[in-house]
Amino acid sequence: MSQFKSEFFNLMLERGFYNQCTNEGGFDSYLYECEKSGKPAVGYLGSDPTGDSLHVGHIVPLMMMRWFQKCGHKPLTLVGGATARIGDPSGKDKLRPFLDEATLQHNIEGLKKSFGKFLKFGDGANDAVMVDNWDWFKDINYLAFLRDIGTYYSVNRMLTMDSVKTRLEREQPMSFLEFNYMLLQGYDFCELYKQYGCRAQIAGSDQWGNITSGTELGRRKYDVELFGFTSPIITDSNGKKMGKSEGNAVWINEEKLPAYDYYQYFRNIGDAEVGKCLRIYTDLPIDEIRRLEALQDKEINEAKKILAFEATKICRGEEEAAAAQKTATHVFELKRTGELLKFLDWEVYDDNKYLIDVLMELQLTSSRGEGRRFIKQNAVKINDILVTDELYKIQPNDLINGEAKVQLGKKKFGGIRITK
RNA sequence: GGAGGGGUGGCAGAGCGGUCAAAUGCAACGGACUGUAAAUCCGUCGACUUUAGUCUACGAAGGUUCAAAUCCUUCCCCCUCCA
Repeated sequence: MSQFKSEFFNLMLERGFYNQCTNEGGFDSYLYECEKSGKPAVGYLGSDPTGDSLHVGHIVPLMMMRWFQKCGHKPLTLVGGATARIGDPSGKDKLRPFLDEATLQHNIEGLKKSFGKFLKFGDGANDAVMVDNWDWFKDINYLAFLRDIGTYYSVNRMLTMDSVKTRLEREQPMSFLEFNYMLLQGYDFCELYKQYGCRAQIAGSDQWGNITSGTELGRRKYDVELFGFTSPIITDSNGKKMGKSEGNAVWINEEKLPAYDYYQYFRNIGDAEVGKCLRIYTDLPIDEIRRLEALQDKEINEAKKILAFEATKICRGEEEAAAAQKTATHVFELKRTGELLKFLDWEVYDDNKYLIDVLMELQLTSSRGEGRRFIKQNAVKINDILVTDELYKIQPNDLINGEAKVQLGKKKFGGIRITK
């Protein structure tokens, strides 16, 4: 009945992760043999430590790795310490300042944390392992690299690669460093093959060129078939990439984004995306997903709640997910202030406090002018009562039992609390 | 090294001495309608005070002018062609 032999391939197909593979039949058979014999296949996922956390846009390959591991295989997570050290010049007018050692270390720790949410690290046969390409690039000799690796690449062919071609067509600057990127990544792949027997690379479809660079190098230099497997780019119904909310990235690590906001991101997903997102961002069995995505109209909100809860659970843990859900219920269904929302703690009532300042202190607005604008636009409420006066000051009777709920727009809340 | 073109708000991209806090599009945000969705419509989108102003902004630093994103000088960076 199944189209593929290996569990991994079938899962990927069923859940919408499968976009392209360098050798579908070959990789499937290889994985099947591994699964049957109980000997884990090794695959890797790469990421440059340019930031200190991954975000929702990175989840797709992370989830692929998660399933890869669940199928009994061994994931390697590669951080590009080497490339980050020289600074990635992509798409910018100015060369970015090189990352210093401390930032780099901080970023690598952050990525490790992000990876850890999705994969199990350790010493077991199929536990994930973190590797850094700095380890093999730091001592490399330029001439040796040119001779050993450079001979296998044809510039004619490199110029036809999508990543290069589009850049040239758009007349965007492209440094020699970037041009070399695919060689570095190809080398990574082969190095992981040599060190760990890694034969698979899993990534987003934008990495296709870099992946084939590795598989071709493997074939030419080591006479081994390496496999590349990519996911489609996940977009919402408007064709925009996923991962941004209110102009900010939706971060994986908790110090960058509260669990409640993470939850809300998934809660607010479009109707058309529910099924797709359930498949990609949760571990729920496919039958359950089929049932949920069949829900219509208002009922689809139940599916969204489950999506948000399950997605948050993977990334932030069950407790945080439950708390976020509870807060959401309080705020939206019971119309009460949730426990997790930000409070301004006052020792005593201040009779000379402008609402626009309160909004700023709650970090709901970034300037007093913005606060005024919001009030003018009927966006601000105190305890569900609309405020129309731009220069409104907090009144004593706003504080019910020592608490006042401040609302901006439909979804942003904060509170004032008298502590004494 | 030579010749030409260019660097403008989150992005794209007009403006080329005053009427420019800078057109337009996208993104974002608020309101209406809803289901904490989508679509649609209306509005907002530098800061401070207020509706009249003030300050800081058009790669960087100087200069010309009553007045500069717009002209001049130097510097930095990018693109194209030539060497």
